[in-house]
Amino acid sequence: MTVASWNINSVRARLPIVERLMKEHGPDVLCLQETKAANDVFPADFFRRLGYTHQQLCGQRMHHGVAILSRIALGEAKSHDWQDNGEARHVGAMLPCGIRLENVYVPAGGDIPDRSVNAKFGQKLDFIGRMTRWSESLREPTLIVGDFNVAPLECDVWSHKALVNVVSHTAIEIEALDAFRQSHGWVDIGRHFVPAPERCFTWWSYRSPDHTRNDRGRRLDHMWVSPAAAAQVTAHSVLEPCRSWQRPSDHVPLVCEIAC
Amino acid sequence: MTVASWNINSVRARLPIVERLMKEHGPDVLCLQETKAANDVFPADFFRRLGYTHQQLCGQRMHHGVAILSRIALGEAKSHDWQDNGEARHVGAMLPCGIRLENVYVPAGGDIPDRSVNAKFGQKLDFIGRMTRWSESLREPTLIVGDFNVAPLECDVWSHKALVNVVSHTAIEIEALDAFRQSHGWVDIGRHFVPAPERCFTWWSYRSPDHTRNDRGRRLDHMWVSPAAAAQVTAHSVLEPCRSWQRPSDHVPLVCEIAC
DNA sequence: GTGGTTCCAG
DNA sequence: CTGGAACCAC
Repeated sequence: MTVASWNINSVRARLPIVERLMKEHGPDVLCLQETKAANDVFPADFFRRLGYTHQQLCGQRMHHGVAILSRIALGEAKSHDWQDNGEARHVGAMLPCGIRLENVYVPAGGDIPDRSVNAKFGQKLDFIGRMTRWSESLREPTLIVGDFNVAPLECDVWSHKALVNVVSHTAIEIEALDAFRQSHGWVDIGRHFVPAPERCFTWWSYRSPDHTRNDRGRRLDHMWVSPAAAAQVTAHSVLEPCRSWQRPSDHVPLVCEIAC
Repeated sequence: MTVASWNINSVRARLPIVERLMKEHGPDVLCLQETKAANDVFPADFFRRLGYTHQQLCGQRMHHGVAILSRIALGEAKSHDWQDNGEARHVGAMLPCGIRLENVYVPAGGDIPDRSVNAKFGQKLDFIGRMTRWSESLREPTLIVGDFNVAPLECDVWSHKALVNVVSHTAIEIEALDAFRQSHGWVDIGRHFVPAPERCFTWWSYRSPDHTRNDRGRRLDHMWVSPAAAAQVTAHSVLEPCRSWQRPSDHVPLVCEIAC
């Protein structure tokens, strides 16, 4: 089976390209982040007609929002609010093969990488910290995917030097994410299939008119798997062409294949 | 030659359908109202490429705004600010045949037809009054077109009874417009070609999903001509199908033909 | 309903 | 640059 993850930056604004992804790639399960829609305005029928009849929604009115859309039945769904602040940043569900799927949208963290002047940066580090506490006690084999809003390696950004003090690539964020990784021994699927130092990006800013010109991207989106289940992940790809589709998201989908 | 008039409710949002009008009907001169664009962001090049190289713009940043686009050279242009309040509601130019063309956007007048509680309604009546003073001294044969925001006859609205107290069809507005008509002996071209009591509308609200269903329109847009030039107007039409084009304006174009 | 603007967030 | 919301005007 295939699992995809995509920060679509408003699900309602992206119906044509999500439909296109479903028709051209047809992942069995699609995890969305930044749906920007409360559950009562989520286009559930639209995706049902495309065959994604199993849905786990965790939306809110304006910001954030995550969802799992699936063509196959899902088990035990649960949404964590690690910071207990009402933000819709996580939803998880059981895959039929016995692997748990966790879909996360980590806070972006604002502009200034200093928690004393930018509360959003502090909130981001705190979010990753609480995710780490949660991760420590995980026992089931798990696939965690989503927009982590951190590009941990030098080859995860177009210029390590230019971004070393830019939120998403600072040392303190990378350390926090590494602590998270160690808490469960997570295996970075992206880097398993595209080993460093090869460059790999999943996000390109809207601010530059043509993202292919100088390729100033970052790898902010990830798929990580429990060590016990790592061997079941047989393929992985970053669908970079989606960045050039009509009215694109600034993120592109990730897809992986799991042998069940 | 043919002259068209169209309230396009934002010229920048309407480029595809203005292009379509130009290609399918190719009026020699097109008068626009509600361009909602300052002159420095008006898409002048776009219309130049379509052959409308002669342009008289009278725009402002957010509201109102009028323009004359022409495939043939125009003479003596002039913009009146009758209320001296900086609103861009008129531009005129000389047609080669010796008839003056005046393009007007009369204020809508707000919701409540009472000048004591709704200043906008007072401004509308005042605007028509000042236009009337101006009209009294006109000597040249003139064609005045635009969105007058008044539906004077019973057959100019879908229900006289329902709209008799609705701004655009109240007795006081109709009297003001009639005083304007008398000030120059203006001939209502629309009603010359579509005599009362036949219904004729140029505007349908966006609020009803399908304007053709119950046809609740109003004739707010007009082409009026000096008595001395009335015989030169050989045809007139209301392009109602434009209301069903993609991303339409709520108004449709009027077109007339002038024998020169 | 539709568009423009402002603001916020990414 | 892009999307959502709030506000205003039509």
